[in-house]
Amino acid sequence: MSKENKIPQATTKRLPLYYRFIQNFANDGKTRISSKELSEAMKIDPATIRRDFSYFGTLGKKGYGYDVQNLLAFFSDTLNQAEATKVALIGVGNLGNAFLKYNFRKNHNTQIVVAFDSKAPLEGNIVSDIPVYHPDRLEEMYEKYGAELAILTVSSRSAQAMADRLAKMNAKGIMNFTPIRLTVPESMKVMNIDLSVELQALIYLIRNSEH
Amino acid sequence: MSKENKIPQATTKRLPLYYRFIQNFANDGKTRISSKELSEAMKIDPATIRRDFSYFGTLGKKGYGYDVQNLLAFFSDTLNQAEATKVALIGVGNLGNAFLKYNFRKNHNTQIVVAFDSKAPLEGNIVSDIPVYHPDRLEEMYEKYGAELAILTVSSRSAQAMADRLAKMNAKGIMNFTPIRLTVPESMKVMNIDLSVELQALIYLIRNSEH
DNA sequence: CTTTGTGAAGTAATTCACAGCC
DNA sequence: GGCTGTGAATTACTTCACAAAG
Repeated sequence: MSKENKIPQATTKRLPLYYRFIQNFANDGKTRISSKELSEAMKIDPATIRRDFSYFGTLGKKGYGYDVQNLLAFFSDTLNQAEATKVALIGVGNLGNAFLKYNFRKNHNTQIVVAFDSKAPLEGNIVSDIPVYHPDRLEEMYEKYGAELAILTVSSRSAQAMADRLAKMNAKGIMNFTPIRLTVPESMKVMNIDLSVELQALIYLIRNSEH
Repeated sequence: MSKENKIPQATTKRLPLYYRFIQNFANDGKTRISSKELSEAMKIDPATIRRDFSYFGTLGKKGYGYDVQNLLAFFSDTLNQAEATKVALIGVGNLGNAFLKYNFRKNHNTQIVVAFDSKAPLEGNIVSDIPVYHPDRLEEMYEKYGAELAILTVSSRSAQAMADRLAKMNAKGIMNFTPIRLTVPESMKVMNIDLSVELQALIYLIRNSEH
């Protein structure tokens, strides 16, 4: 109901998704939208959508639905789209390279400002317009470029060491693409994305549903 | 308790993770393991681990814990590691390229056998040892290479069309990396991985926890 | 009418806590 | 003693169903 309430974890994880779909509807020139319409597009139950929105106060109008621009403004604000979030990329291998080339900034106000790779020279070089330094200069350059969090796409063996160095610098979070479960201070947020695990989970689901 | 029981969704998603950690312990030469030890490594509550395992019958011994080789054999079997799963990769852009180069097979018995990209010639070419064809030949080559499921790393605008073609071929599943929520027949499994959404969710978590 | 916002009910997942076995 | 497997309790999440508002 009020902003002071605790937002459920499950709701939090849906917020960026809501934002994207609302952006789409706005781009299509839609001015109002009901939870039912959103439900059909997003494949989320309409009651769940209404409940999610209700945690943030009264966003809709009874008998009308939601004003698209209103929602857009609300989510943009809530998801801190006003100011770009600066991200450091640690590990420029196969996956890291994909992130360097993919510019998050376009759609999502997020920007990789600096990258690190053990094969980069100490003095650094430029890949896809982004400076890449040797990890020996992590502390110096992370600070200099004002990164707030890190995408970790290094090998398993260096993952925890990098997390420890990030923790020392008071990094706020890590998107962890390594299979290691990082140990970090309470104050740091870690989001694990393990592509092999997801793929195996999908295969298991497929194999175990003779439907 | 018995294999006939329905395994909770949440448990299913943890199975590949268990498998990986048990592999690690086996490689380290460990012969027995308790739910507590696993808990510390994986950062999952020990009761949750015991409950998860219990859905598959009696895997452990009271007062002893679990036999590592026993667990390893069980998970290898359960996750169908006997036979490699053949996967088609659709869309060889930044992210698709990373998948082509990363050989899932090493650790996870999964293999990208064929790829498709609209920039590839009709007669196909080879990238990282894997044949890449023009999407015009999707049906023909998907069949020929015996793919069972697809990794979808195409642009948003062609995502649903590709899903429709996959559905017509009775593909069993899709790992969907596009932001589109695909509409597919009941029989198909879709796993959505939306990297921008995950990144924004992490940023939201960071910004909204003055702890 | 339509559609929200939300108590209440229903489902799912986690965790407690301990009997039972090694 | 140590540790599993599991009923019971708890917590989290979803969905139903409807009063209230436009």
